[in-house]
Amino acid sequence: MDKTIRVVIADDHKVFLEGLCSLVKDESDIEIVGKAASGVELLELVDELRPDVVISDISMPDMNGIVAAQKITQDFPDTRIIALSMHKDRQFVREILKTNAYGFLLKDCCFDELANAVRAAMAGEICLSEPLRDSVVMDYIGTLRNPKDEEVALSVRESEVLKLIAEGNSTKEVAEQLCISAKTVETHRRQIMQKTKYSNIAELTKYAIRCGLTTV
Amino acid sequence: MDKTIRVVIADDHKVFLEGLCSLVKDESDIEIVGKAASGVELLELVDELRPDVVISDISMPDMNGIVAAQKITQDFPDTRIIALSMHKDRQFVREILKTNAYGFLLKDCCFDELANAVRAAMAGEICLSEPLRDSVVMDYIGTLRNPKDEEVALSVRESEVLKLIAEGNSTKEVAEQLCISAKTVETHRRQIMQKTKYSNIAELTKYAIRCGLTTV
DNA sequence: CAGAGGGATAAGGATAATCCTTAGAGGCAT
DNA sequence: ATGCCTCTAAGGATTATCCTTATCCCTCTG
Repeated sequence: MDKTIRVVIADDHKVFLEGLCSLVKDESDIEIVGKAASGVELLELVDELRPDVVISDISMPDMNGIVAAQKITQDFPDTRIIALSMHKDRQFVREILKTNAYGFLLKDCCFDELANAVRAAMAGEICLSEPLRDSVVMDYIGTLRNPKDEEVALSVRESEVLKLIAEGNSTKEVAEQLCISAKTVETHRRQIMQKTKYSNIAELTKYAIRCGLTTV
Repeated sequence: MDKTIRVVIADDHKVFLEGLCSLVKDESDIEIVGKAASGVELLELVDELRPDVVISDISMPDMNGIVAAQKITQDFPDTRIIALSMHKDRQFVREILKTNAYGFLLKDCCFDELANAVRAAMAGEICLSEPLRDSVVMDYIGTLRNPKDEEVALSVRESEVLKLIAEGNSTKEVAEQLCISAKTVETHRRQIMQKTKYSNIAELTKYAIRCGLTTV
């Protein structure tokens, strides 16, 4: 064997981290060199340890996992990221893949899948959970057939508005907090609804949760 | 040592189950005798294996963990349940404790806490995560000071309405699906909002997710 | 460098949902 | 039997949403 793969893992559930460490102990070629319980902690650890691979949960308290992934691929291009998520929202998968992540696994995957994804990342391969592969294929076919509505990424402002809406604020309250007119917030909301294809607050709220903009 | 504590664990995330098993292997007095990935599977396993303790996630695909806990404590009173959840909603904690569970831990607890909760359950003690203890105390003090609004449990009909609302249906659509007037649905919604103290759809949706009425 | 395109801002008017009050019918318990 | 609670429902006042249109500013491109 050449050398072990040095991995940092991040998840806000301690017992999950401990369990993962315990499982990795049986893998001779993989070594956990650091554990983080939040996005900020993860960035500090990556800076300090420069691991080969990061396995990171997407929804963590202080920082959206997508943002953390973007920062890591930008500042530490040698560290390869594997994202873990509970959700398989199509537009969400797309956002992760844009960040140059080397894998996106669902949390109901088994440990073998995860270990193989780590090895695949080191070999330069991108690894997705089975259900996500379907989702990506469907998404791709969708953009081939309707090239018009391929651009669904929310702007920064729209994300701010969505976050506040999903936290239970009314249009008027959002307007006050952002110091803009309620009419403008309405326009943003409509734009968000058009892009996401979700036309009510309940589904928008769930979408925001999946994106890590807010928590349950 | 007398004998090992026989435990069945349930969670819809495979890698979490595997990790927990791996951790338990180091505990000489605890033994995992079964693993379930859904509420239905859990009930079958409990019937077959009659474990001493069940460690179960609350939000699983096919069956709300609260319902599963109720069925188990009713049909198999010798099996003691420890509930695991990501959320610490006050009213939600109350519902769990009503089911005679022997513990309620947050998923960000560490493994030692969990192992100790299993031993405590065998000793007849009820074990709660630290933040939940605060929540329970606050809830109790609240009921002492405002004995009027202690009853916040939703009726069956209200739960149905909340579920449909949280799935993105409008008042009119809920009315059609339940074959009642939109005005009645409005009344139910208002009643739900009064009981839960959540006065908008976003927060109601999150509450419904925490209660397992719908998924993200 | 000028025009195109997209994002952020906003208003007006028509439509639809929500809020608040009130209320009857039926079940269940003391 | 007389409360009490749940489910049901309506009327009228208030408020939010939907749809269209439009301006300003920045950036990208020919």
